[in-house]
Parts: sequence; structure tokens; C-alpha cells
Amino acid sequence: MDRRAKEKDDDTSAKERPTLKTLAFMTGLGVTTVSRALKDAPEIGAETRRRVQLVAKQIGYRPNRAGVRLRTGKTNVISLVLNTEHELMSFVSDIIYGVTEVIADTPYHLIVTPYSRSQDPLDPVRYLVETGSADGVIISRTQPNDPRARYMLERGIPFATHGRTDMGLVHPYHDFDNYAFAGEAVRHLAGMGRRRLALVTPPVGLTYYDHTVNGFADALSEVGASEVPFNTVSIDHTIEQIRMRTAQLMRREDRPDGIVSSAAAATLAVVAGIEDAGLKLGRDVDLVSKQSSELLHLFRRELFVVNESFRLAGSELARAVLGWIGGMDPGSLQSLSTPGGVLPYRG
Amino acid sequence: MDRRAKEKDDDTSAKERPTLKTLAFMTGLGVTTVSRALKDAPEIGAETRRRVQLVAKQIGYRPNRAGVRLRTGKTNVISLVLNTEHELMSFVSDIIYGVTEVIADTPYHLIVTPYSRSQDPLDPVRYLVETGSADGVIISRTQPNDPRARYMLERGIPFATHGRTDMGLVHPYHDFDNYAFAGEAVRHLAGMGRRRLALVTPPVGLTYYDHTVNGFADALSEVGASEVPFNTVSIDHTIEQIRMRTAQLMRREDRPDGIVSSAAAATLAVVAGIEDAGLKLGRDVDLVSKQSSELLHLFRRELFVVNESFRLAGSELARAVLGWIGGMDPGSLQSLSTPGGVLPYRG
DNA sequence: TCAATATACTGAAACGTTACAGATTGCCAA
DNA sequence: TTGGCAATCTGTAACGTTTCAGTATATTGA
Repeated sequence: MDRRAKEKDDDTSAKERPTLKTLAFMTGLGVTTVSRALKDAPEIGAETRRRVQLVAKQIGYRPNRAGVRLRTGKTNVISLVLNTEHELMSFVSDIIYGVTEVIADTPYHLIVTPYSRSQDPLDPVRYLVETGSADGVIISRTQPNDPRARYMLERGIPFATHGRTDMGLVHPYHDFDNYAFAGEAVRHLAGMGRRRLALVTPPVGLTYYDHTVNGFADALSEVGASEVPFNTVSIDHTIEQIRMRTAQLMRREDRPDGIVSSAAAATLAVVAGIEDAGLKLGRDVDLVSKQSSELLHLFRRELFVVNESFRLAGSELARAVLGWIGGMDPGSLQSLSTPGGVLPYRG
Repeated sequence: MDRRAKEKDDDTSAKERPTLKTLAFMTGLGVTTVSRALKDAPEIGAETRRRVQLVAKQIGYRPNRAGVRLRTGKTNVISLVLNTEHELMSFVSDIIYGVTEVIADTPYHLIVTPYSRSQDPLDPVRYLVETGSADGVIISRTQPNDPRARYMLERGIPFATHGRTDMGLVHPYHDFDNYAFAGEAVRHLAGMGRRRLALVTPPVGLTYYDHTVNGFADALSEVGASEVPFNTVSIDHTIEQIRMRTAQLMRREDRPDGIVSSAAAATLAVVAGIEDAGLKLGRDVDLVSKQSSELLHLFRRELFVVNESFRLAGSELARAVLGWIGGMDPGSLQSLSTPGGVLPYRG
């Protein structure tokens, strides 16, 4: 439509974005040669290579993504698959920042692929794979037997999971050691003389639910404390639900004197529930919570916190996917982040 | 490499992803006809059109993005440009969810393009435009005279800004009415008898800083209250800085008895600072804060809040960009969200 | 000297799509 | 009967890239 020149070789009109053809014309070489020179192919003369790369840099040549993608199938895209309802708030931004940090000096773009509660979590993954929309995928809310991981493994598409699976299949992951977290939390509370502990769990069904629950249980028997069951909520529940049920729990005769919470937002609600029941944090009950931002300290100074960095998770996950795409052994791309310890106010 | 058939037309081997050629083969039509039939071109017979579309649906045909993009230049991508350091935390996830909500049933993908403190904010935008990586762009942290908006307007690439500009140029935007927010907050505090008010401002230089400050000032003179200057912080400062400087402020003789805060995270720090100074919220000072999640209520029941939905902002921004891409008048794609009113605890 | 071989480069084809410029058919007016 | 003209359909080229199968030139071994 808006092309001016009718000559086959209109590269002299300098306004359009430079392509290989432009470079070929400028250097007097063939398109093939230019292409290979740019990617350091061995059969290109050293001087030619330098010359081409110099010119390319000078005129700001950038390979056309669509061209590459069409020809090679390589999208230079990695996709972060997110649940638009359940994912904790700040979680998402941090993980995204972590990912972008890593892919910043690569040709990769990050696309966010959402799915909602009503959908099968496999849907977005299937979409990505079937349409070949990404070279690598990052998923969260990982389950012990995760159909998404299984699916991608079958299709041979590189991915990394936030959280581990337990299927006897090997794939890259990053996980926070929630077993250790729950254990440390329990030991900390026990060290303060707390004996009857309750746990605000991760969402049932996710792998780190198991880890957390196990860490909690093992440490309980280790320190000889007992569990006050609190199975009616998880951190996936709404603020109001958590608050109400905590209040109910705390009004009971056999209420806990120590609580471990798996997420900051839930902790806010739990504390509100405690206070609704007329009890006081630090006196009637102590609470150790995981948090991902440094804000919980400000909320109640009596809170104890363990920090989990989602930014780190994002970086690690991105590194893992890129590594797999780059041909590394998936088994070597697994990482576990250890809790730094329980911090009191003004740690 | 892994292609089996050597015949030119290997579409009979059903395993590969279907293309127009596959459809052409199956229907016995030409590729061109199929292409046009799928997009309801007028010169295709009604029955043929239906037939092609039926077959396409049956075998799950999906146009190859790279093919379309290479041929037409249309990327079917919209980019959200984010500052990886300053953007408030939950802000980002909500805005992303809002955007994905709108583009869910379109062919669009969302890519997140980050930039860091050290970079010129124009960099990522320039990159997107120069490489033609997106059909539309969403930016935030909008300034009255915003070089990014000017740049994209010049280049003719559709975009929407979160927040307004003030350059006499018309473009789509979505904004929260921060003038109204600050005004309502002031009136609310004045209604409670507060007379010496301080403002925790948005980042200096952004448009909504001006709006907020103006709304604050106008309402102050309207109700006859006075301002206690608090220019040493904005919501871009760290939690620690805000906390310390609030404590300093509150220890002064002429401390404010009412505070308006532009963001939830800052509010947490401000409250901590107030309490560091030995004062009590609700007694010595009242505070009205904007928040985007419903969590501030839980923090201190004495807080007053005004809700701003970033999810809504995301949706509106996406709608605006898509509208502009679709040929709508940019001037008609501007929206302003009105604060719902000041809510006390248990509103 | 000749062939064999290494070195440095090149054109053509293909990835999947759309736009352009036809091509084929049937029907109608003259 | 013929020319004209809709109504449908089609082949070719092009977008920018990489791969395949070369070609041309210089270098080597005998």
C-alpha cells in the first residue's frame, strides 16, 4: 500500500527497518552470507564477519521476530501461566519482575497467559503448546501429580514449575522449603512455651500443602507439642472467611496458643479474627507467618515472620526454563530456597 | 529434518498442525479461497464459506501468528510497560488481570516490557516501536508532559496511558479521579474536626501528583483547614524512609491532626511512624488512605479508606488500546474513575 | 600439471499468510 | 451468436529468515 519504490531492490530508501537484504546490499554480500556472519558461523571469513557485524550494529539491525519464528519455529517467548483468581497479589508482580530481570538481556519476551477458576488449568498450557506460542513455560500452583507437567513433558516443551511435583518425573523447578519453614515456625513457637499449635495451610491439593503439613507435624512431635486442627481454611479462602473462622476457633475452649500461617494476607485476617475473639497477640497467642513483602512487621509488632522472595523465585524459574531451552539437563535445573530463619520485630 | 514425506503436498500425514494448505487440500479449494472464506470476504460463495469454516472448526485450525505477522505486520500483541522498581506491588497483578480479562477472547497476547530505574522510560517504548513488537502499548507513571505519549503519537502507534497527560494532545487514557479523592479525604477529616492536615503525595512529576495536590489544596481552603507541609516523602519512598520521616513530623509541635495518604503501603509506614512518635491513630490523628486491596481495614480499624480498583484500570486501558487499534476515535477512549467515597471500618 | 580439497561465498526454496492480478463459468442483453 | 459482466474461485509473489545444495576460487599433494 504505502510502499513507494517499484524496483525489486528498494533498499536505497533508508527509512524502512533494516533487514538482511539491507545489510546484504550495503556490504555487497549475499543474504545468506550476512545471515551466517551475524551468527558467527564457521565458514565465514574473519574479516567479512567483522565487517558485517559492524555495519549491522551501526544501522541498528534487529532480526525480524516473525521471520525467525516462521522459519525456525523459535518464538523467543516464554510464558508465565497464572491463575487470575487465586494467585496472591504481590506474588505476581514480584515473580514477573524476577523473570524480566533474567530475560532482560536475552531476545526473549515474556507473555502472561491467564486462566480463571472455571477453567481446567491444563487449558492454557494446551493452548500454548498447540499453537506453539512459546519456547518455554512457567507454571505455578504445582500439584504432586501435575497434569500440566506431565503434558509438557510428553510434548517435549521446556518448562519450569514453581513448586515441586511428585510423579517420579524429572523437570526443572524452583521451590521454597516449606517443610523447613513450618518446622522452624513450630520450633520457634515451642521455644516460647507455646504447646497447642494451629496451622493455616496452603491450598489443599498443591504440593507445598503437603510439605508444609509434614514439616508442621514432624516438628510438633519433635518438640512434643500438639496440633489444634484448623482444616476449615487455607490461604486460598477469602479474608472474611479466614477472619470469621479464626474468631470461631479462638473462642473455643481448646484454642491454640500458637499459629503458623503460610501467607501474609491470611495472617492479616487471622490476627483480625484473634482480636475479634477478644484475645491479644503476643499474650494469648503467638503467630509465625511467611511473608513476601516486608510489610507484616508494620502490622503488629508481635508478629514473627519468615521471608520468602518471589522475585528470587521468578529469576530462578526463568533461568531454569532458559537453561532447558538451551539444552541443559533438566535435572540440574532444580533449586530449593531455604528459609532465612524466624525474625521477630526489629530482627 | 523430521519431515517424512517428500511429496510437495504432504498434508495427508495428519500429525502436523493444520495450515491453510491443509484446509485447502481437505476442501478441494485454493489456499486463497480458504483464507478469504475464513475472514468472511464478500466474493466467496455462501455455501463455500460455511463449508470452509465448518472444516476449520472441526480440525481446530488456528492461524499461524508468525505467518500473519510477517505478512501483515500485525503482531496481535499488546505490551504493558512497567517500571520494575517503583510500581506498587499489588498494583501490577491487578492491572494485569484486568488487561487479560479483556483480551481473553481476542487473539491478543499480553507481553510485559520492563524498565528499571536507571533507564530512560522512553527506552522500552522506543524498543517496542522500532522493532514493531506490539500493536498497542499501555504505559503508567504518566507525566503531564510525557515524552512516551508524544513519541507514540508521532509514530502513530496506538496506546493508552494510566493517568492523564497535559500536553494538549488527545489520546486514550484511564485515570482515577485523584482530585476528587484528595478533596473527599480532606472534607472527611474536616468533618471530624481535624484542622491541620498533611498529605503523603504521589511521586513528584507524575500527573496525578498534581491532581492530588490540587484537590488537597482546594478542599483545604474550602473547609478552612490548613496544610502541614510534608514534602520530604512520597509514596515512591521506601517504607523505612516514610516511617522515619513521619515519626519526625509527628514529634514536632505543629504536627498534623489529619493525614491523607495516596497509597496503602505508604499508609502502613505512616501509621508505624505515628506510633513510633507515641501517638495514637483515631485519637491524636486521623488518616484517610487510598487502597487497592481490601486489606487496610484489617491493619488498624481506625483507618479510613477510599478504594481504587487497578483491575478496573487494567480493563479500561485494554479496552482503550483495542478500541484505538480497531479504528475508534482516540478521544472517545478516555475514562475517569470516580472514588466511591470514604469508608470507615465496617463500612 | 592435474585432480582433489578446503575456503568463502551464493541462489533458491521454504515456513504460513495475505494482496494482487487474473481465470473460469454462467447469464443476460443486443 | 457474441460481447459484456457479475460471481467465484485461483496462482503467484512477497513479508524476513534459515537451510540446502551448490559454485567459484585458491591451495594442496603427487
